[in-house]
Amino acid sequence: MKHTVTAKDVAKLAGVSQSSVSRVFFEGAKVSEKTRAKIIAAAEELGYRPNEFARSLITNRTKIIGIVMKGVQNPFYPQVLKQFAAAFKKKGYSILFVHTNNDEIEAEDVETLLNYNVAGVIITDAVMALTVGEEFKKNKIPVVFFNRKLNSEEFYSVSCNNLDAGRKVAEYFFDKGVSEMAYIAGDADTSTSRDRQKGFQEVLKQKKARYRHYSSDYTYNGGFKTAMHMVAEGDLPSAIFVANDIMALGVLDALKENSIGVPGQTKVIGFDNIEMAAWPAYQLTTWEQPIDKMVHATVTYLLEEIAEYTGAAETFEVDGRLIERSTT
Amino acid sequence: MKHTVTAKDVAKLAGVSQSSVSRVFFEGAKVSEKTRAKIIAAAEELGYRPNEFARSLITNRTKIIGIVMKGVQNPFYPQVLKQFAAAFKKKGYSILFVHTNNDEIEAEDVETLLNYNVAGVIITDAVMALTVGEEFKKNKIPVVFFNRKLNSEEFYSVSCNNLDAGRKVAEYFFDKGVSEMAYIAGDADTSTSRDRQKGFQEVLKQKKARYRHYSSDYTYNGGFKTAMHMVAEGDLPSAIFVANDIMALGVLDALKENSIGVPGQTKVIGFDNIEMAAWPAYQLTTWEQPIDKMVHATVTYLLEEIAEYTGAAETFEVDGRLIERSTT
DNA sequence: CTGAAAGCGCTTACAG
DNA sequence: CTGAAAGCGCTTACAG
Repeated sequence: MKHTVTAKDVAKLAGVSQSSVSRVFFEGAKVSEKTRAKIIAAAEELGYRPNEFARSLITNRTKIIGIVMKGVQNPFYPQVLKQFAAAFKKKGYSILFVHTNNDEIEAEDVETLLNYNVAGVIITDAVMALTVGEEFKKNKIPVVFFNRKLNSEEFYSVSCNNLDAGRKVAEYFFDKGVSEMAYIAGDADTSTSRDRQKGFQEVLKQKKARYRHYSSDYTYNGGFKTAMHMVAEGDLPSAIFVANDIMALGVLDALKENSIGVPGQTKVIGFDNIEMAAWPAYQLTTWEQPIDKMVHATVTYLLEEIAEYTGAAETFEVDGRLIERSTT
Repeated sequence: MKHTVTAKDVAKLAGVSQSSVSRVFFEGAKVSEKTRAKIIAAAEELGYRPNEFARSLITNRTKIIGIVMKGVQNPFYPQVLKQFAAAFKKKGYSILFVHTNNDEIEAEDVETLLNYNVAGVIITDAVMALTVGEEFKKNKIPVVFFNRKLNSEEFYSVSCNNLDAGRKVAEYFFDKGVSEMAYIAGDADTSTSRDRQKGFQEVLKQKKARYRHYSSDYTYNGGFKTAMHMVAEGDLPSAIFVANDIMALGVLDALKENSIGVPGQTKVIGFDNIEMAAWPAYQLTTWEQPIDKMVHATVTYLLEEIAEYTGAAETFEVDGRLIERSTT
């Protein structure tokens, strides 16, 4: 039979009470150095490890962070996942990974997170109905919307300053002497795509330049098809701002397919600065999202709210920067 | 205060005992339809949800699967993670995601998995010291080594039939009339890279062809650098078998950089069939790993072992197939 | 500083 | 089929 070593076993061997054993393994509790030493020795001998479930049952808190993610196709997100895992591990937290298929986080997923009484939740690229957010609020579980701008009094969200980025990209194109430009949008219901567009469009309007819009979906194939379509139309703009890198790669491939020179005939700027953007085949100029800063803000907020729940809402934005490569 | 609804609350409202409430939510227990209905109604009214921790404490089992992963840079693994998440969700299991930095899974990670008393463990691309495996065995926690061939009497491992794949790739090259070929290896301490090499080399030896070996590391940059080096050497083989796709993309980019025609001057075959292999920019011929079959075998084994632990070891291999594109 | 005891929210023999 | 009760392995007032 699987015999799990309990605090009781350790107590017996060390000749102390079970409470003292508990105190040694529960940070913040006080024990004399002498008994601590005895207990540590006994625990090591038996291979004792406190049972997380008993602990959680009584404290009503866990060391688990739920991460809800949809698009593992976009390398941006695995990258983010990795950084979260590393940051939370350092703080003693584990990651419950929830993958949603739909755009919207499913009731079932929320159920899971609630069942495990997660200490905090990060919602990454899925859209979440606000009723679902309320569910977490009711249970005083802090939630961060990552890479989304919510402008909500209810929830904390962290994103890159997409509006500013859109503006800067437009200005950069103008500085390069380009005035005929287009935007290829990502999923229309995402704040990221809308804000990048908004900033971009704003500057064009200021300069009285024509704004051209193409709808797409944040995928490689979406970018590829859109660019093929643009080329087929015959009226190719001399610069294209693509809402994310993975689409931009599709765009570049489509242009290459049509023997359209970049940056000669048209210039391309992406968004994210995923690893592939730096590959020799692409050398994509792009707007870098400061993942580390975004992750840091998320972790800090979550940890603070876990320590003392306030339900504070904020729309936190981090500045990114342009990485110039060979497509502009 | 956060008031969690307990079985007791539901019992009171429904006018039954707490045990009956428990029976309704614990599958396999029997309750009359009448009381079940009353309880369900009361539970819904109160928003009751059984506490997983209390449950786990008493049953000494969880519905959590630990997945240990290292290389999120290689898109193959996020893809795998997604499939596991989907498959286990269907079975009511959740995923505890553990990211290791080192090649070797760290003691700390094992500790975490053990603390949460996970029902099963999947070790994906990390190497694991056998002593660590013993730790799980001692606790009767089934472990699967995914994408690794162990040939161990101790552990279950599932991989693509890499030996066979290596052979088939070599034969394919010969069929194409090529006899000067090279292999670019991935991390040397992985069974995947060694087996692919072995099968490949075996056929070359049979045909008395020269075998050329280049060491690399399963990364894009590794592939790129290796190919640059090969070109610089001056004696480029007329076909290259690259141990995985992400390296093969690096190889293709390096060849392009040197204006070396593919498949004209040299042919390239990768391994995995990641999404990017099908991109127009690459159109990489590759050996497809049947992820779905590999995932299915893993899930089936784990579920069986969770139901009744036997500690059965097996080295399970799944056949892949060649996907012909434009690099051959 | 330490121990005895209550209790977290469940499951599960055991009676009835 | 149902309820009363024990107990899973912890934390945490409460005494001493």
